[in-house]
Amino acid sequence: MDSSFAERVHDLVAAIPPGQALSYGDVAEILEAGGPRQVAKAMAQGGPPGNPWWRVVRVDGSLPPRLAAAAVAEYRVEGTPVLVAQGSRIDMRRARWTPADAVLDHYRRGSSGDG
DNA sequence: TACCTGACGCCTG
DNA sequence: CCAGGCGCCAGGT
Repeated sequence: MDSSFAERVHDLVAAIPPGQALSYGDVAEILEAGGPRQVAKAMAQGGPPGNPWWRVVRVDGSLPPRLAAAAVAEYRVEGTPVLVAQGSRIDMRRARWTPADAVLDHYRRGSSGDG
């Protein structure tokens, strides 16, 4: 589809299961497009209402201070593994989402996206 | 067309 | 671990 880069980002973000997360770089790799900065830019656009933006974090599991408080609240309700001693950053070793091959194929660029 | 921004990521010292 | 530098590339103006 002609969906914009940002739309693909938001679409993938919406597919991240509760309690799990992806880094900005992970998102770019899965989409096979752009890079972490571009993903960040897309996230900054806000995305659709209800979008679980807190499931996309820095590669070290952290988020900017302005977003951290709200994100941590979500992690508590979702049971996302966090490193409390490290400033409540997500424990990416445990929380990183590994999409199934079918999912990867669905989000790659060029994917027809029949659904 | 050129220039600027951006919720990043990796390397170097 | 901390700081500084630079690459990355999709929009918007």
